Amino acid sequence: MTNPNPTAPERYNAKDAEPRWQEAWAQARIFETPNDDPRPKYYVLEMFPYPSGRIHMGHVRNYAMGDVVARYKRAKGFNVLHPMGWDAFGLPAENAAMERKVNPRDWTYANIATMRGQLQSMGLSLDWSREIATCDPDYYKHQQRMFLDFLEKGLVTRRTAKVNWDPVDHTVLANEQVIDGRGWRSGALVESRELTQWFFKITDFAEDLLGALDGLDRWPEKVRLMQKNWIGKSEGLEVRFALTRPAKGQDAVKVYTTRPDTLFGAKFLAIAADHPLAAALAADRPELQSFIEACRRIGTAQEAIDTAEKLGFDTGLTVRHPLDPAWELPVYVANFVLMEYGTGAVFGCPAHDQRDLDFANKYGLGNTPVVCPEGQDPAAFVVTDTAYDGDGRLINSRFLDGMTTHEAFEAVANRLEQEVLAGEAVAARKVQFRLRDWGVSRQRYWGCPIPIIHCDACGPVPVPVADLPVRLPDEVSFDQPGNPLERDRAWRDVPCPRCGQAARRETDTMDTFVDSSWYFARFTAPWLTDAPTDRRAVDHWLAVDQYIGGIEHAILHLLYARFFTRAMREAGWSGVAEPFAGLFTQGMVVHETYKDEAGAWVPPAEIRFEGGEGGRQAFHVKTGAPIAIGAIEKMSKSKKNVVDPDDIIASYGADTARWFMLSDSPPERDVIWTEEGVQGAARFVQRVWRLVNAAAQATGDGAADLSLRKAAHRALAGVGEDVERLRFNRCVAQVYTLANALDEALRGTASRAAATEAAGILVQLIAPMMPHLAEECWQALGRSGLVAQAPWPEVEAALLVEDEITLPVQINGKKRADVTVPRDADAKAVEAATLALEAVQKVLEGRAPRKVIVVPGRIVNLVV
RNA sequence: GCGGGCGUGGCGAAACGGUAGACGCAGCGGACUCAAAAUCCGCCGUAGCAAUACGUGUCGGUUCGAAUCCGACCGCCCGCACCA
Repeated sequence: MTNPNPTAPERYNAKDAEPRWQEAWAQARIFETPNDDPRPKYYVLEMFPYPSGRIHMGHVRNYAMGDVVARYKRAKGFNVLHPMGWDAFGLPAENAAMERKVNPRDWTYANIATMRGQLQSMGLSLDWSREIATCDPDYYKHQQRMFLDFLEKGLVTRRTAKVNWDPVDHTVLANEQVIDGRGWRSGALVESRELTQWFFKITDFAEDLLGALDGLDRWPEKVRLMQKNWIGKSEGLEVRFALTRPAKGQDAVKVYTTRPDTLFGAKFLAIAADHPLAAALAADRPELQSFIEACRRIGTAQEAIDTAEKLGFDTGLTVRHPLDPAWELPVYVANFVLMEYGTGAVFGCPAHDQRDLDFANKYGLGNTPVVCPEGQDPAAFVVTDTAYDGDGRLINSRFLDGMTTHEAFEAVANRLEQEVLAGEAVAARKVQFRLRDWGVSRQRYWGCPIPIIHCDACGPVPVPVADLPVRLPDEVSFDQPGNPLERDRAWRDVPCPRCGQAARRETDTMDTFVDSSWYFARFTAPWLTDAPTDRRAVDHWLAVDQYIGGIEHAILHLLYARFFTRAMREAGWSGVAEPFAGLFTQGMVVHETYKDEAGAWVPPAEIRFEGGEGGRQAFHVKTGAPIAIGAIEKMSKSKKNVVDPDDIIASYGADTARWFMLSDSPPERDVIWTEEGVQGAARFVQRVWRLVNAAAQATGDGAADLSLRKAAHRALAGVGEDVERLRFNRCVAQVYTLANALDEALRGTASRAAATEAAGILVQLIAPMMPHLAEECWQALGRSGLVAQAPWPEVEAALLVEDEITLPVQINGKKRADVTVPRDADAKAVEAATLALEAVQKVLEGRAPRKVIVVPGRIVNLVV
């Protein structure tokens, strides 16, 4: 095809155009958002990245989606906040420091500089004037301030908790750093240690965090369900079982149960290995002590739990049944009872709990069924290997017999609430949550210092607000294992702010999830120096209207942020409870994997392909050796199936990468990165360029104008709806359809006016997705200003409706014909037109149909 | 074990309960070219010359009509997991 527009270059040159338009946007400062703009606000946010060194394709996908929303909403007249920052504290910086002898701070900021440049080369419409990094003292000093506020409000506590301790590296390990019971780095057997740690009392908000999930109607159902399960509310009864003989100063054991209805099926009591009573009894019984230690060892290996045998130790103690003082039950220490949940003690009802049944069968404790499933003969109902945990009618249960499980629950609860044992009610209703308080202490250097000073006389003393921030020391050495803050005496040893005596700083730093629990609030006024937030700004902008990120944050990050926002409200730093009104979780970018004959992973860049469908084969570019094509998996360094965004942007341009990331797969699903797919996107970039230039030169008589204009406005309406619903793959398809229509109209007889109108709409439709190409085309069409600032075109509703519509005609549910009728034809007219069809008459052979169903505008179905 | 989701061409996928496969990728045939790339035209679920028949994991049900709703089963994916 010859170039229809002699003044335009034949090919669109992304390498030339992209930096040029990025510069134009930056010069015009059109993405810098004022807080006092009168237009309605819209806050789009993508989860901010960890500055690992380079962006990956997952970032490209995530930020491309967010940018589509931001640019679209801007065109729709919203004042859009679309900021970017860095989740900059974390372990990798310390690892780099150990391996490469670099300063964690220098390493982090170098990575930020690289990645900022990469993001800028994507042409994202970000307000860079609001950029923040969580490792900046100007950020973390406010976090320290809020820690102190929360402490004052009673939302922070300090207590001992078990941690994974690596005895070789002298360090605490996160659960995911423990592999098969060994430290991931040292390979040493991990020990369980008790350390004093700081906790955020997220459990204070358990009920609210659970209840408010119902109002998050723009969150994926899946994420809400995951959080609901994580919070794990259950309603039950705390019941005290009196010991027949007091032991170690105790006269009763408190048990938590959600099934008091099964109390007459009880066969034993079991307490956790960590239960205080177990510890007390073990003091003078070495065999119990060794049993407890054995339980702790099993506790570390997660996989083992599933297969672990139920083990118990008979204490010899007995308790009285709360509903029958004459009935005595043995007390065991058991490995399957968790100290962290409920009271750390359970009553065992073997017939109706699988764990209890396994335990009872092993120790010959028997079982008595007390709940009979509806419709079964109670006399014949027995339990052997499988416990019955469903509903039914009570049997073998004295005064409860015949009741439903629900009625029996109430009857037992009501009775035991009234009874008194040693001056206290025997039982109390209790709501129990699975959610635990959030331990935020990390024995690490590269994190936000906890602003506390420990004084032998005064205990833990808050650092005065005027002394904030507690800055991390810049010069640190990692040549010894452990936390360098503990060895940095100049930093550590300070006078007590209260009494002035020698004291020492808290050397733990905060979990990096704290940093990411409020950054979205900080973005609303990041320039503030004396407060974490500006109440007017934060209340104006929050909640985030659209938050976009990976499903891997479904629980921790998103739950912590919901908690932290509530805590900030209690401390007066914001007036909102929910940080994210709309949430979207995007899928991963996946790629084929490749292995050479030796079984080593080979990166895609070193491979060439031969043959097509069915016979596709891979060879190594240099050696020519055959390569095995493996499974399609998440891009990862270890499997070398990564494609570097820089390489793609350098060879195809950012618009091509963005377009491909948005096409094909629905955004919540994984997308497969393929070379063919990128090339297809690159071809479309050139096609748009040719079409727009051809439209600018159109010379037709206008016969094709109406159908072209209809196609353009259909696409306009469709893309608008699809962007609102984040269905980017459908946006892409609609744009292709319009491009096809424009192509056809140009080959036919479109007038220049109609062609340029349609081309203009096409350009505006692609502008949120391929912003650089759109600017270049906008200019080629002779439009003024930047398309990035142009208002979204109005749909001409009249162009969306057809004067005549063609309906499918079904006979007995199978399509047999089409009938064309005026748009406003009523059912009678449609029926008459249908019955007059030749194809219909042939089938009817003179008979009348038994029934005629006309769905206006949809379909006609004849039943014969 | 508990909870949730998903099964549609060679592939990624579309489809208010209403014409299954839009749109793209791959493939095939052709045009242009000395040739290649790029571009353009056409074909592209299965069987059949065709009319047509059959087709959304399997089996049943509801409905005038089911990929879509209901039940059972098969397969895959994800989350939680000794939570009393």
